[in-house]
Amino acid sequence: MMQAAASAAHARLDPARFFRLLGEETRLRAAVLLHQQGELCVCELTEALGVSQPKMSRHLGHLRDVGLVETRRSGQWIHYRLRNDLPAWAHDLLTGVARDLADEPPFSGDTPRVRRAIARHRSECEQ
Amino acid sequence: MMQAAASAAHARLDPARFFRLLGEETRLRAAVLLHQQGELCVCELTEALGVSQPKMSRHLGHLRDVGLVETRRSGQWIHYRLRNDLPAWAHDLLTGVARDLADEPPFSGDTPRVRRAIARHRSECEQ
DNA sequence: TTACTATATACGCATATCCGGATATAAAAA
DNA sequence: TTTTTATATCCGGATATGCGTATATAGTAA
Repeated sequence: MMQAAASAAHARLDPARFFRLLGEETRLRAAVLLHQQGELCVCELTEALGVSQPKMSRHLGHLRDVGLVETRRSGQWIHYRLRNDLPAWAHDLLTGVARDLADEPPFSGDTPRVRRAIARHRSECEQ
Repeated sequence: MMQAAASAAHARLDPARFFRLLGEETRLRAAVLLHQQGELCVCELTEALGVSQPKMSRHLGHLRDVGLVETRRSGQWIHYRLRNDLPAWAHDLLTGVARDLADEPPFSGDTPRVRRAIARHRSECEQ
């Protein structure tokens, strides 16, 4: 366990595709939360956003296919985080997105929700 | 002539829709140019981006339907510009987008192209 | 009026995207 | 081993999106 994982990346990360990724609300909210929180497992995101598990997994898979996020397995959990080797424009845009949307619904409500999800998950799971 | 025009706005401007708008390259390049140049007519954008007239018009129509841009008719030309009453998050995001993409292709090449298109159009048309 | 220019829209079609539900995979626990 | 938990993926089907071509609309000029 604790293995870093690369991705297949079928689709290149150009600006238009980057914005198409952010053009679906579940992915957008997840991207903002990952920028805020650094690393989250699928179950924490699923609970914080109130979406079904297949839906969450599918959208995280899209983010990974385009190279926006990478994954790390730790036991039965898979942790997602933004890649730190993104192009400068993508890194800067993400920072702006997270800042400019932080106080807008539904993003403003996602932050406390993910904090509760993290607290509960990590206390129940001895990490 | 010189009449301000409002739009029907069938679709509300939420963050996900905003990013979906920017998720198509022609619209993204047009939005960046409008942010840079302030106001452009359809023929200037069409020439600068090298796309067909119906395609340019259709994509500008999408930007207008969602309320990102507004139009002003002046004779036979229709000038598009970003609305100045956008939500703060949309205004701030657009500023960041224009800044972070300015030096990336194809946006970096669009700037001189639109300048030439503006110069030619406005000299040929006595404005 | 007619002709010309600029812009918008309609049509038909191809492809992309999204969803819910079922199922597959993999690790952990019993 | 079996069971449970976490995550990923497959299957249909519905809807959205984008394109080229043709045409409509509106203003200008002759």
